Amino acid sequence: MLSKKTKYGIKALTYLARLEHKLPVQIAIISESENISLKFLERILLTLRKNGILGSKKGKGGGYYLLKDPSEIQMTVVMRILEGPISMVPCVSLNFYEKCADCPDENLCAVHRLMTQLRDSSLQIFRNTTLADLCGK
Amino acid sequence: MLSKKTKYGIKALTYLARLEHKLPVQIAIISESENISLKFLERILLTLRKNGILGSKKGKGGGYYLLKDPSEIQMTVVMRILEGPISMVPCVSLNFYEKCADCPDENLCAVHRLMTQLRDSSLQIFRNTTLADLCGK
DNA sequence: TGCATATCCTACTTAATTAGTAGGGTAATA
DNA sequence: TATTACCCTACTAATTAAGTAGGATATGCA
Repeated sequence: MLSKKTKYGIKALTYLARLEHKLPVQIAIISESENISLKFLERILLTLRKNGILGSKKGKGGGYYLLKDPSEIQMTVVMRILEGPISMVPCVSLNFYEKCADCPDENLCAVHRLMTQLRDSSLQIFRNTTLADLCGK
Repeated sequence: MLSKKTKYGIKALTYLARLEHKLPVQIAIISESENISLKFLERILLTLRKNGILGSKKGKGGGYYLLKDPSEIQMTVVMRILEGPISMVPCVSLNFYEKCADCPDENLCAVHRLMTQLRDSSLQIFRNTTLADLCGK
């Protein structure tokens, strides 16, 4: 299952991407508009900022804003930040590889084979989809 | 992440699929060969039996065996039994659809769009892959 | 018939993760 | 200097995952 964290994160990003302007938007505005718990969203936006997706401004007139154009934001990046590894098992992960303790030979492992295929197709989708793609009507 | 339950289930199925014969195999044999906790595997095989993938025989000479030819066992079926819905969000699920409480319009929802694509490609892989495909060298 | 074998089944337990919440700290602006 | 709004840590409740315990039930064989 997709975590709420990722779900809310993507929704918040598309909210910002759909705006005409690039001015900072307060967490409370996004939270209300997208029906997301304010404090939870606060944490999510913070991690997106720490990972270079969002910028922020404090004080009056402050808020969050996209650092790049929506068409420059690949979903691979967003998914890895919010949801973690793309692959469903560590022994198939490109960025977080880890050998299975119980498996003597990956090349013979059915799970490994199936999950490799799945990772490749997921990766292709996430790579070919940008935030802009998800915003169009 | 893929659950251990699913991982072990697939491994056990391929173990059976790779055998020449179709005789019942004891849980303990599979458990030892694939490095899976016996009692945990017991439960997994039981659910596979209840869902029509495996047959079983009690008493001496008993055990589990495949009910169909490996080439007849689609991974969609196995995944749904062991892991649950293929899609990562209920609002995209074909078999377990559920509307999101927070989302006013699915057609405008970025998460919905992205997850629909992902579901389609996952489904294609699982449908086109049988147990036999995962056993070949 | 009765014993050994091996699945069947329910109910626990433990650990990890998820989805938040609480509450104050810090920086910017007017 | 007061207000606004993000920054940050720590805590908590609920759920799920992963595995255990222990006995019931059915089968085959001597």
